[in-house]
Amino acid sequence: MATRTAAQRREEARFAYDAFLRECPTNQLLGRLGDKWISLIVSALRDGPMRYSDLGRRIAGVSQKMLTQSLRSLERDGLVTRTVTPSVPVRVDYELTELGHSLSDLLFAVKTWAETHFDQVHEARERYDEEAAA
Amino acid sequence: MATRTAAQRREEARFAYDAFLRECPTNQLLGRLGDKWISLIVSALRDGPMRYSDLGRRIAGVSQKMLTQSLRSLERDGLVTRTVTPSVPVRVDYELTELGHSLSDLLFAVKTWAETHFDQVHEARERYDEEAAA
DNA sequence: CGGCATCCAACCGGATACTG
DNA sequence: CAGTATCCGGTTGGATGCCG
Repeated sequence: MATRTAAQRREEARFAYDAFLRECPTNQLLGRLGDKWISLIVSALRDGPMRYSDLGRRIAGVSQKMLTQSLRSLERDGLVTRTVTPSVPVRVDYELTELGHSLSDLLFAVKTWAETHFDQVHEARERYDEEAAA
Repeated sequence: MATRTAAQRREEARFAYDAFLRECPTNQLLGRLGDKWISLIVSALRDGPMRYSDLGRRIAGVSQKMLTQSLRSLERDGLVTRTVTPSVPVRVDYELTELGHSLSDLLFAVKTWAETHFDQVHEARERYDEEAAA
């Protein structure tokens, strides 16, 4: 007699599979990189360091929460450095690392694609929606 | 006497701003493109058409819901074509359009970056977390 | 085979208030 | 200035069941 039923074995397999997926490194990282704010921040930092508040102003529509959170994750992943100048008031600069720069070219390209091809996408959408209505 | 109070005017300005952001075309599109599944699907379709079920098998961890939803949005945006062959059982093929191909190179590059630089990112994370613990 | 509809838990992200 | 902390509504996305 087996120590585990078929159902149990299936459960275990499913659990291991799920765990793999959750850990699956590249997919997770890919999700991060695709993040709207991440792309915009990295693109903004392409031509030099920026202060926290400058980033907030440059990237229209970002909340402090998202800005801080995104910057933290970028720092953690070694894509940007955070430099605090203990003046009064405090000054914090963010700058792309070399690793960050290698990625920024790619994300910037995607951002540029979105801007230059938006017309075509928009037309495609109208055509699609029109057919759906008919 | 003004027909609107300052508060009202502020409200209206805020509303207009929000509306702009919601409509802000490129940001919205950028968010879509960055989507985890979108990247994986477009990358998978790079080397030729694929059937629905093949995509589901190739892209580990995607649910039918997400697969269908992503494919619909890609079709709507004119990035992929959907071809139904009314055999029994039905056969549906998805293929990148020319527009889709132009994007696929970029997204594939990002996906590749994630795969090749994951080690560095992972190391950076460990260093960051270690410092935080201290 | 290739979906669509529904339910529901989990997470995301904005608003607000407060701090060194 | 550059955050942190908390609340909470909206969206995401997996699970399930049914259909042509």
